[in-house]
Parts: sequence; C-alpha cells; structure tokens
Amino acid sequence: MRLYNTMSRSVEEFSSIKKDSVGMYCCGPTVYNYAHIGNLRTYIFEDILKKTLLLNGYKVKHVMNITDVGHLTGDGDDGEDKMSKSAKAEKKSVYEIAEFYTDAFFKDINRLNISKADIVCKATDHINDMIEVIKNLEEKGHTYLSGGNVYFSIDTIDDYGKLARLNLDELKEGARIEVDSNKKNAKDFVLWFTNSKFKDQAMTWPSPWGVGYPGWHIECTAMSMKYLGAQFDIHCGGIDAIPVHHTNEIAQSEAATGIKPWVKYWCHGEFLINDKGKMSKSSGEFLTLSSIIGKGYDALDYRYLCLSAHYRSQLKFSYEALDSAKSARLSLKEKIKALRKDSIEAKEIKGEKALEYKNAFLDAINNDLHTPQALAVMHSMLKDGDVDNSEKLALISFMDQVFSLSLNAEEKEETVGSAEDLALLDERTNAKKAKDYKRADEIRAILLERGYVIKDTPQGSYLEKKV
RNA sequence: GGUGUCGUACCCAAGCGGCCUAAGGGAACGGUCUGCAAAACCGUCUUUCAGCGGUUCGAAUCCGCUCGACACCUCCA
Repeated sequence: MRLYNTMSRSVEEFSSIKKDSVGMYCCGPTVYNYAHIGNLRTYIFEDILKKTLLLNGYKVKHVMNITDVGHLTGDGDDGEDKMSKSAKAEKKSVYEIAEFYTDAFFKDINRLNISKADIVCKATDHINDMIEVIKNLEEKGHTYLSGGNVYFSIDTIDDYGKLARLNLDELKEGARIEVDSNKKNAKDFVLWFTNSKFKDQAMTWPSPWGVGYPGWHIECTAMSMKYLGAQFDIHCGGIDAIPVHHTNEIAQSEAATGIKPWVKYWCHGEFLINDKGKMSKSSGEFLTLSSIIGKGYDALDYRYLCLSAHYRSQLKFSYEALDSAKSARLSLKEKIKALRKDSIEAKEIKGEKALEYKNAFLDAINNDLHTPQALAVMHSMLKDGDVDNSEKLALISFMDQVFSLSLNAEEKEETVGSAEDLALLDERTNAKKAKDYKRADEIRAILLERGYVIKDTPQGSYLEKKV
C-alpha cells in the first residue's frame, strides 16, 4: 500500500519496520470539553488507516493518548489551564472533568464505528515516564533551567523543524503571542514547569526540578516510546500538529534516543471547515456529534460524509452536504437490504467481475486511502448486473471492513411498528385488494403520521421508520 | 509581516499533461413500475474545471498575473 508521508511530502510505498506488524501512535483528545465533529474527522481518518493496514494483513498496535493534564488556553502564556478552567466553570474537580469528557469521547468514537486503540494511555498515569525522558535529555545536555522551568534547547540539535520545513529565520517570533523572556531561543519549549503561570494549578507532581507539571509535548514522546519502542512506524494527528507539537516531539525524542528517524511515516488529516473557516474549541462555537444526532442524523451519516472526501483535503461542512451523505448511506442500506431480502447468503468472491471490483476497491484504498474512489467502486458494483447478488453481499462485507458504515448489519427488521400499526397495515392490504383505495390511502396517511412509511413489494407490504 | 494550501458543473467531491467532449454521491426534473404514492430501476442536469494571459501537437491538470477562500507562524484535529 501507498501512504503520504508528511516528512517527505510525497506518497511512499509503505513498508513496516518489523515484518507484518505496525506500530501506530495517534494523538488523542485533550479532555476538557466535548470533541467537535472536526476533531472527529481526524479519528475517522486514523481508523480508515488502521483498518486498511489490517486488511493488508498487518498486525497493528495502535496507541492513543488522553491528554488529561492541562494545556494553556488561547490567551498565550497568561491563560488559564484548560482543565482548571472547565473544572471551575462546571464546579467539578479536574479529574472529574477529565473522566467525564473521556467517557464522552469514547461514546462518540463508538457511535462512529471507530475501533478503540489497543492501548489508551492517560498523561496523568505517565508522569514518571515523562520525568525519565526529561532527565535523559538533561544528561545529554539538551535542556536548561530558566525562570523555574526546564526548557528544551533547539540549538542543541541541527535539524529542528524538519517535519514542518520551518525556515527559522523567517518565522515571525511572537507574531501572535508574547515571547517568553526566559527562553534562549524563541522556539525553545518547556519540558517541565515548576513556575506555573496559573494561579491555581490543580495538577502538580514532584520532580527533580521541583513540584510542577509536564510541558505540552513530552507526554506523546514518553508514552509512544514506552509502548511502541524507540522507533516506530506511523504517527498520526491533525494537520495543525505539524509545526509545533510534532516538530517538538521529534526534537525531544530523537535527542533523547539518538535514533533517527524516530518515526517512519507521519500522517496528518486535514481540517473540516465551514463557511467561517475551521471549527475550533478555542473560538467558541462548534458542532458536536450529539448535536447533529439531535438534529436527526446518524453518526454514520457523518462518517460517510468524511469518507466521501480525501483525508488530505479540506472538507466543507454544511447541512446540505450532510443531508447528501445521509441520503446516500440510506439508499445504500436500502439496496443492500433488498439483496438480503432474497435470502441470499454472502458467499465467496470468485466471479471474474466481482474480483475486478474487489481489486478496484483495494487499489483505491491502498492508494493513500482513497476513500472517495473506493466508495465510487462500491456504488458501481452494486449497479452492475454482471455481479450476482450473493457476491455483491460478500463484496459489501469485505469493503465495509474499512468503511465501517454498518452497511450489511443484520438489523432486527420485520417487527417495525406496534401490533396496532401492523393491524392497520393488514387492513390497508385488504382494502387495496377490495379496491377501496380511499381507505387504503387514509391508512397510509395515519401510519405516516405515526412515523412509518409503507413499502410495497411483490412479496407484500412492510413498515419502515420515517427518516 | 512570513510560509503554505486551495478555488471543479445546483451542493459535497474525485481527477493533477493525452483513455476528460470531468469519477462517484446528493438535490432537481423526466420516464418505467404502482390503483395512486413510497422504494427501486432508466434517463437528463455536461462542451465545462475562479478570471485573464502563456508554454505545449495537446491543459481542469504546467507557468505568470489578478480575484477569492482557508490554514500555519499561540493551544487547537
């Protein structure tokens, strides 16, 4: 399979460090608020990547962190700790806040059919691992103490900023925030704080440098290496992580181990945008999964929408687009249900035409996760009269291993509607037989009002929940 | 101020020098089916790829300019 590597800015043939197994680390959420659907887009992309690797026969060890220790708010160095801020606003302890939003996050992930990481690790459970990395960096001379904090000195390495291709001379220091005067180089970053900028820093731990808390990047370095080793295959995240977070992770990780490259493939998901630009937690308004579900959409409608665009291009969110995804997904399910209604069992994919579709699908998905094309293959396949129905079902199941749209889910059908509703349906059938269309239409209207749509087939009529 | 990315038909979105007189989906409209609908199926929305100019035998795809959108240089997916 081929995969775009941000490090090389090109699509590369993927090969794992260890034969047949892949180590994959994905930056997880900071749990001080609900994830918005833009955040979720990245996890959907990572899920597609993981499932594509699995489909290609790799064993995947997928690690994701939960950032439950605060980061700064949007107000630069004077800001409040995000966790503390939420805690204060909701009158809960920071740990309660973290737990609450962690649960909410996994609920969202689950509704989106995103498989949970094999190892989910919390930052607060790994403070000692972080301290060990910082000690290591200190011994190797990559750090300095200033103003009570431990900083990483980027001038001690010669390839800082290689991932983002930062041109250090041209960056405008302090363009948007005031430069921390304790820093030797404006791009240096904190590994350990003892001198908190926050008045009521709630989470602190003892360390060789005093009581304090870790910097913003060290957790991913410490935890990824703990679970995946000093060198691993894939590191994912949102595209925004490239210039600062991932750049700093690379700096401190490679400085700590001396092994380069620390990570072989860097994969980043693009943003979901709306007419005002990207959604973001710090700029206030954002859409959560629950809010769109509240508007009558299924979480998987959103997943479908994400799959209809390539993960490396921005996706314009609108309700019109979401409606389109919803209709597409529903009609897909409808067609598949019709295939199943003929009581056909999914069988092996053997037919020449069916194999062509299977390969076309693999070509698409293995070509840098080209989900839009893969979806197009699926649609054409369903329309193709040369593929028999049982093979269609088998192909759907095969493709849905990656799509995860629950397309072929055996739903408890038949029993839609109460006994009373079904009696009405019967009455309508009889009315129709008696050519009493007036009564038949009345009943259809009544059932529609109760939220059911009648589907007439040669085998009889049945009810379906109105959508 | 610096650095990038992008602008595809009504909407979302692939395509990145010839197989493009542009995938796929959605919406809309027409037809088949149906007592009428719904669903399904078939067809139409397609000489056009922000605009202008250039390179080329050939451009949506490369180059230049203009206009517009977005992102990063703070935390952010």
